[in-house]
Amino acid sequence: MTQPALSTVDDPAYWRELNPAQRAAVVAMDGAVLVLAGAGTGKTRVLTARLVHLLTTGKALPGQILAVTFTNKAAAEVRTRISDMLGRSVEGWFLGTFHSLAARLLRPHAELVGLKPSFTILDEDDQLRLIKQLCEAENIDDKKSPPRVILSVISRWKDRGLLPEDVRNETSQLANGKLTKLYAQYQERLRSLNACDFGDLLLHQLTILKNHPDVLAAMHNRFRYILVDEYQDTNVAQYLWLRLLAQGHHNICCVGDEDQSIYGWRGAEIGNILRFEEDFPGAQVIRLEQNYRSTGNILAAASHLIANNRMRLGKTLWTSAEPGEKVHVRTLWDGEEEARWVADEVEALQRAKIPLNEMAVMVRAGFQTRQFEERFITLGIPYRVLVGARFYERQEIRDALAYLRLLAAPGDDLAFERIINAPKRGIGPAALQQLYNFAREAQISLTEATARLVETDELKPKLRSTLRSLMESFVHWRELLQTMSHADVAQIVLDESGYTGMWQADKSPEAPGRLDNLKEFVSALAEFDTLPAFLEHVSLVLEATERSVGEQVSLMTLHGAKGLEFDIVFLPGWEEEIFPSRRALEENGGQGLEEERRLAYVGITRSKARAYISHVANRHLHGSWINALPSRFITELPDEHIEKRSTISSNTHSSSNMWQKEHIERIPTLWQQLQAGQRGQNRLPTRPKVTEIEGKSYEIKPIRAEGAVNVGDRIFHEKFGYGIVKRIDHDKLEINFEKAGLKKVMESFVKPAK
DNA sequence: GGTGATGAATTTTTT
DNA sequence: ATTCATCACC
Repeated sequence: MTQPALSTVDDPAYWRELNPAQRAAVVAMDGAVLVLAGAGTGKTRVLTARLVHLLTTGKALPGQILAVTFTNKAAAEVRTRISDMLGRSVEGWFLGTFHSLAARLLRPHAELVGLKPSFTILDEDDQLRLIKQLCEAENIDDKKSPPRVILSVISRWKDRGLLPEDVRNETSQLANGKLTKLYAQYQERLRSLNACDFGDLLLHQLTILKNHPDVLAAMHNRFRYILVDEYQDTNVAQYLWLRLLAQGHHNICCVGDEDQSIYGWRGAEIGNILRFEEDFPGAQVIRLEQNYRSTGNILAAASHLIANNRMRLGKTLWTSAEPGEKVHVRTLWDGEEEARWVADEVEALQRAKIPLNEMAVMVRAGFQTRQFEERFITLGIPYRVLVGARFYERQEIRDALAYLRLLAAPGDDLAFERIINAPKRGIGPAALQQLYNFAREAQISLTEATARLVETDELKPKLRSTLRSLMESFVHWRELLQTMSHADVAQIVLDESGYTGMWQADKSPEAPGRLDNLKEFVSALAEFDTLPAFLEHVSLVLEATERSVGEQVSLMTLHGAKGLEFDIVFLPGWEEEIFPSRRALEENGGQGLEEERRLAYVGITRSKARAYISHVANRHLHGSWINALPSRFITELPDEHIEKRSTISSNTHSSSNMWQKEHIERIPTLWQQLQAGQRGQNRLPTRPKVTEIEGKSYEIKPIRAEGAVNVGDRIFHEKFGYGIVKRIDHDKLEINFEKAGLKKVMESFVKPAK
């Protein structure tokens, strides 16, 4: 690759720090380019350098660039890194997620697909409610055809860019063979609600670009350079969209790694990346193969594992780092022992001055985090769970959102349904049905229908007065909107509607957290100029603000781990049926297995210095014990790069202790190598205060003095809820929880019940 | 319409 | 084991 003049002229920083392959990926600006970026090969660095290069060489103005990512987090990262590099922020370009860009480009042309530019974007709850209604109307047995399944079939169709007329020949027995009809009805309902689901955002784009050459031409005119991140995760609709857009200037650069394609079950089409050279003839393929993250043994183990996959383009990752430790493979008796072992290792590593933030436990499925959480709680090891329910998906946030949606758009029937009986107002399915019937008859919204009905005497008196006052409240709140900030109005709505009160009265352990979330919701609202702007932001963007609270071990699913890295990674639960997951195999056979293997690959490649893989002989699953076999992925790991240990064989005690000891003593050395000038002083991590457990802060007025907890006290624990203190042993309390039963927990994790 | 009992399901989840 | 949804009953 010849170097561009630029590099020799002023040798910018973004160029200097690139290796030859990365440079090649940066300068290959014209035509189609596929950058195969293996794990830890500096993908983001290349991506941002490419964009900076485009801008600084004057190849493109910001407005001529379309840069697409999958997550808001990725988009935000690119945005900040580029402003850091340029020393200013870039305005007017199209950098964002597929969905936010599609929405942004769709609004001005919404009429072309029968929508108003103010269309709303539905969440999954809303979608499901719609499907349920349609199923009911069609007398479809929701036992044989669960709405969830129907929705997922429709969503997969949309992922593949298929409209109702494209699936007319579908022969599924689901929904009495009425699936296609249901899909068409669903789309009709969305249109009448002036709404889109996520899939529609792209589907409508496709419809418009295919049928309106003028719009397509305008897009071509606008976007000279297209850059796509995580290409292996694109679905067919996204691929078709990109292909249409790229027909203009043919400058499309896709960055991805087929070995990290782990969202097939969600419609991602690994074929897109595998087929790139056929789809874009004459495409350049550039491989980034130098790994800067992991030590040799870890990288080798991962590479050997993934080599078992057939659906791949193939890369040969290498590193100039030392071989480092072998991957630790551990056999344990059962899940409890596994959790104890992981937690003990964590403590040992912590004593060896390794920050908890550099350790992560990655599991196949969410429920597997529980046993680790319990163990961490018992030992007082601070931890956080990544990717719990995302912020905007939480019940209280959706409810609050529905209030605001109804406030902004009285015709939002889905929002109406959601909040009409939250808090409980005595308006159940029957009453709702009555409103619904009336609305249908008159072809009006539920809000409108309710407003009219309360003027008649068709409703039961009690119902009538309830509804009347609620409708009046809404009118009143809408008036407030004229004079007050929307954040203040939101607070008033939540309070006056009784919604806040509902959670204040709730005694369940989650209630305080929900109230916190509501507070956060209102303050997030304050950052937006208009209510509609906020609503769009929420449906497409809003995520839990990640508050890193001091030193914590991270617990997450393997899916949630993508893109992250840690010095130390624990990969427990490598057992057949669990990982690879039985369902993945049942439902998707060989392809499912390969995706599971990619997941394993993602897991191992997250670790920089040390990886632990474990499996147990006996797994307590769904209430019964099963004899678990080691995952086939363990047998696929090359012997020369792993170190196997088992506690099941004889003299377990001495051998396991010795093993731990010799390794613990080696860590500081390894650690110091790793640290070499990067991080500041090592300091002992401090335990979190009661006020900041799990990223949530509590306004505990007086934190009780040490030893203030007495046997018999009623306390509150973030995880287990309320309970009575039974025994005190130094800083460990034995508590009989109302819901969770008898547990031992650290004193610092509880606070007195109010 | 709210409550408690019964029964089935039970991965992953960037927007 | 636990959760979640539905059904029967108050």
